[in-house]
This record gives sequence, C-alpha cells and structure tokens, in this order.
Amino acid sequence: MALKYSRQRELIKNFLTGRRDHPTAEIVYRNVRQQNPNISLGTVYRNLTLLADRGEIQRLRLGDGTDHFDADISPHYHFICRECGCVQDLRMDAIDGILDAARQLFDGQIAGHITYFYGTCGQCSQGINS
Amino acid sequence: MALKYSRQRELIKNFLTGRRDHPTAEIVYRNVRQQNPNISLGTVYRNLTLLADRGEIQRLRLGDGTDHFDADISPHYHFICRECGCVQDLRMDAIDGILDAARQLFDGQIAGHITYFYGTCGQCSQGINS
DNA sequence: TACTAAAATAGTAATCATTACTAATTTTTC
DNA sequence: GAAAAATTAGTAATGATTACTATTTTAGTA
Repeated sequence: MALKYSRQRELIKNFLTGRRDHPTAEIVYRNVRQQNPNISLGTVYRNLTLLADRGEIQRLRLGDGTDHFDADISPHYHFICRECGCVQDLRMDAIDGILDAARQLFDGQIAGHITYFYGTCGQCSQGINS
Repeated sequence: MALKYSRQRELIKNFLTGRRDHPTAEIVYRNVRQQNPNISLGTVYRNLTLLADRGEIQRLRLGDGTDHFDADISPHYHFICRECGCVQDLRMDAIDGILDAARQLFDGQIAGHITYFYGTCGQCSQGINS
C-alpha cells in the first residue's frame, strides 16, 4: 500500500509535466524510453493509472479510443481535433452551474460531469496538413 | 453506397427503439438473437455504426470502456452510475452557451461538445444492490 | 553496512471491445 | 427469374489495456 520511490515513475511524471499536449501512454513510453531504454510499457500504464488514482495527474477520455494524460490538474477544459487527433487546453470558466441544474431533476447522487469539445483545430482549419 | 433493407438492421433498430436504458452492442446482440438466433455480433456492430453514422441513433461514450446506444436522438444529457454502470437520461436545457464561450477563446473550429454526468444512481444510493 | 519485507519492475501473456475479411446469401432492379 | 450490388455469418485480426510472475529495488532496521 505504501508508495515507494521509483525512478521510472519519476521519469514518467517529469515527462508529463513538461508537456502541454496531453500524450497517450504509448507516447509517454516512447519518450521515456530515451532516458531509460529498459522501461516496459506495462510500467508506464501502471504508473499513469497510479498517478491518476492519486490525483497527481488527469486521465482524459476524449472518445478517440485511447486515453490521454495531463499533468495539469487545475480545472480546465479540453478540445480534441477530429482531423489530426491533437488535444488542446481550453481555459474557460467552469460550468459547474449545470451540476446544480442536473441535481435538481435527478434522484441519484451526481458526483461530477465530463465536458469536452471537438472540431477542427487551427492548423487543420488552415489546411496546413492537407 | 445505396442502402438496402435488411431484416437484421430492422430488428436492431426496433429493439433499440423499445429501450430506455442505452444498451451496449453486446446487449443488443443477446436480445436480438432471441428473434434471430443466427445473427452475428459483427452484424450488430456494423449496423449500430451505420445507423449512428446516418444519425438515426446516437452512440454514447461514457468512459466505461464500452459504447452505449440510444435510439432517442433528441438533444438530452446522460448520467452513468459508477457503481452499477446503468445509464439514465437527464432532460435538462441544452448548455450550448458554452459553445459560444469556448469559440471566443479558441482559434480552431469547434463543432460541438460532449457532456455527461456521473455518480451514484438512485438505486445504488439506497444500497439496494449491496 | 548488511538483512529483510514490501513494493516495483521487465517481459510476456491474456483480455476485451471492436473492426476487418471472405465466401455465401439477400435484396433490388430489369 | 437473372444479374449486380449490398448484406450477412463466421471467423480472424487489431489495438489498447490489464494481468501474471520471476527478478530487482527500495526503505526501514539491526
């Protein structure tokens, strides 16, 4: 139960902290491998899950079939481009008002909500990648 | 390209229309099989995807690892119970105002947003299944 | 500094939802 | 009723993720 230090976990956390693009487990793996070529994909998955469960990072499910991870745990929204798959931050005021609205007409306990945006990112809109 | 009638697709659509609980492909399969024991899981998946692509049904991704489907395509929200996995409708006013807010501070094209709620449903809150 | 129990790892196998493939069957048109 | 196109059943393949296990690390203690 007690958490022990691990070099691998430190590398993973550090890598994620230095990125703004919300990489997938696979991308974390490929990058961290450059500093520790022996690290295994399972270790990356296990530590990302562990860090997310402890609230040190965020796991993002944006409907593209693979989880993204974000070391920025401050409340903010995300946008995913349906063209290139990139994920970007969207810093707008939290819409927690909808939680109250939802709670008023629901008889269970609403713990939270997931909201994200999708469309075409700036680069793809300009046809840069076409 | 042209769409041809198929008995299987009709069964799938009819089954989904008669349900309020947003079943998964697997559940659609198990039920439709009672009327057509030879139907294959692949056919269910293909037709659910086809119907969703044509806008006749909705595909719901609620972060539980498997897609749910809804024959009700009118705008409404969803709630997923983290205890029992059930999915329920939440009929509240659309919060499309956040689209405008998001568009103002984003330089790409925002096509839409996904919002859903999670927590503990009424039944699970009362410990009915414990 | 060495000893030990607990935790973490590497490497691999397994799982699960979903998609892809192909020969055979249905549907639709003429 | 025959031909062309779409759909199917059944199965194989895929891709992300988790599980398993023997080995290695960590961290506290003598």
